[in-house]
Amino acid sequence: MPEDRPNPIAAQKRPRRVTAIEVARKAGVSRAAVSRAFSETAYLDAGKRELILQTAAELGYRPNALAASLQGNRTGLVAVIAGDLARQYDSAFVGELVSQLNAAGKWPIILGGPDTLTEQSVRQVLSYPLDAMIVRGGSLNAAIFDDAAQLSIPVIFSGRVVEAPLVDSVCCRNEAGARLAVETLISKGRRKIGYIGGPSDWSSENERLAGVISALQDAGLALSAKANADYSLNGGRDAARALLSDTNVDALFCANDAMALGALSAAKAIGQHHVPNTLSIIGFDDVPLAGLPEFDLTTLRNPVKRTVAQILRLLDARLADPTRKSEVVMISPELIERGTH
Amino acid sequence: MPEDRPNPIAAQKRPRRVTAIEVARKAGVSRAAVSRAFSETAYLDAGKRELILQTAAELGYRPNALAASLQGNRTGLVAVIAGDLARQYDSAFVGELVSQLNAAGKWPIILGGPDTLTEQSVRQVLSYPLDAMIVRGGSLNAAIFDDAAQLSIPVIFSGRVVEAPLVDSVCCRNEAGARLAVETLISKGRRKIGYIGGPSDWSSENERLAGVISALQDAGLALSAKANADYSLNGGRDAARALLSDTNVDALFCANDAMALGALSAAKAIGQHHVPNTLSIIGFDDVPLAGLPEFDLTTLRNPVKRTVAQILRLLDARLADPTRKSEVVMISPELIERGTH
DNA sequence: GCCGGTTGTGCGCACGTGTTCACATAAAAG
DNA sequence: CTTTTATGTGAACACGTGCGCACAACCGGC
Repeated sequence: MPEDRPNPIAAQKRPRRVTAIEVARKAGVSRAAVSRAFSETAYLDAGKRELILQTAAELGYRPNALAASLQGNRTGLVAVIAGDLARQYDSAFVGELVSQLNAAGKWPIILGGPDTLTEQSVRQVLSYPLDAMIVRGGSLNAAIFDDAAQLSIPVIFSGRVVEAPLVDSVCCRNEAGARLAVETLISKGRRKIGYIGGPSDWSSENERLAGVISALQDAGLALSAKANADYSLNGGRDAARALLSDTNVDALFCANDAMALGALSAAKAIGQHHVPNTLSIIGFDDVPLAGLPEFDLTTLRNPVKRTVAQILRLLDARLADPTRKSEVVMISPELIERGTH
Repeated sequence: MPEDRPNPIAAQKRPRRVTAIEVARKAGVSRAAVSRAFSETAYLDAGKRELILQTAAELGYRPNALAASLQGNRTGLVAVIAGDLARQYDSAFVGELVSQLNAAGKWPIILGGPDTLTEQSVRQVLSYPLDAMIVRGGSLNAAIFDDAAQLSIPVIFSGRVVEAPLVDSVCCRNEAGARLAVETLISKGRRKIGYIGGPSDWSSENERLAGVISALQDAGLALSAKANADYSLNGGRDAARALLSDTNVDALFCANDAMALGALSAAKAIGQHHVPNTLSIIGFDDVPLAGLPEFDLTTLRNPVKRTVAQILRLLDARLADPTRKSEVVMISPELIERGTH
């Protein structure tokens, strides 16, 4: 055998793990006994189990979860399409999701980064027998998720309602939230209301815009100004700067907090407006930053913990009964009245 | 067979995936041919490969990566101990890490949340045959990672230097960074310098403190005030408020940006100090927030992209040669001079 | 002393894949 | 026409595990 020449393939191999057979040999029992020692429900003499567990500890053995899953069991792996972790809300969301998944014994495989890369990653990660896939945010082509359906991998959407078999969704009442914001502004006496939205191919963006327009209509008003930015603080600042100098709005509703904070910054920089005396600003999400005294931003709380808890509930239900009917959970945002309106 | 009564075990089973055998049957070829069709290097008639790939697409088949890994191949799974995603720096770090790992075809399993939970999660996730484990931050008991060593799973530490076989580290020069900050303050004429540190069981914290003290010593000065907080903005604000009212420091160096921003907030709230005229504040990390005009924080850049790139380099090198000598990469922080010093 | 029941254990199959080995076929060379 | 070579292909094994099945050992009761 040509063992003497360095084998390039060997680099692809991972180091061998200790297996149940080796534990069995060392403990002087059968391999099946080792398997049983790690199973709560199986019959095994208490002393023998003790011996096996100790031998396993010495050798550094633990059952290979992947080999076990091969028999049709759950893998515990859940893919999470995370959106852009540079965004405050997305990162808070993923942090909470990871934490709750870990606590439930699920292992989140996170996909992130630029959308084009993510799309490719989604396809690749479907090579793993995932228990489920959780999708955050809106801009990915829904066609990729057909592949998941074909593989019978349940998908849970957050922030977008998708109607399809095997698919559940949890989503914020964007339109109601936007209405609430605009009604609050109107009740404060504002009449010239501007809106800074996000990327227009996001479903949540269209819902929020619809809420704005219909609330204004109900009050016999029209939108005084509108801009679209990229959900970032800097984007919001630039958009607000343009709006505030070109138009004479007395209120700005922003589709997320980051842009609202940018708008706040622009208002201060321009100097001719005073928040909240002559200008109101309301955001959306209630990220941790919004509550700091520096900003004290009035906003709509898009509750992270509650949303994530619902995702886990949907996940459990779906795993318990894969054929169950699709469920859509709507979450109402709550107005957090602070100092900018 | 008792197939008629509902089986509780069935709930544990995941839906079957389409297998290579089924594709082979439908395409009228052997199972081995299907396997070869998905392997770049294997011999297979071009037309036959085409037929197989098309049949596979129709049936929604793709090779099961886990079954493949069973033969000793790499799984592509990498556990990431993420620290606290609520912290700006950690979340920026994880975002970049996820993005670069995805691009490299690695699948990060993220563990996060409270430390006690994470510790338990680490043990559990070792049941999976991971290619490697990447550990961020400092407070976890190092003993858990012995388990990884026993399983021959390479560990890469970031933000902490650990000397052990199979273990690589990439770490910021914390002491040098702290020195740089203090020297900058001294050269600005500051003499009464205070320090707000993080949790004292973090290795990085001790290094930064050491740098502060030795830089002061070299200038014939002593530390005027010291407090420890929890790396959060609110914690930094509280600590700074106490320090500023109890002592007469003219400069604050904070162990991270969040606390520095909190200190900035406290200084503004108290009112009797003006940054940077009568009070200098320097942070550490250069999180995105620090660069905003609202804060314009002078800080030490702990470069995320460069650090993550080094982690991926170490990962590749370790996977290529699992027996290679441990490597420690030190990264120099860079002073970003903005408006608060 | 026999028998039914309880408790404990080993054998062997199945899971889905990549790869080696030997063999078949066809083309090229003699 | 025969022999060598190149090209494809299927059978069979290995990977590590959980579990069903059959069997062994033991105990108590008649």
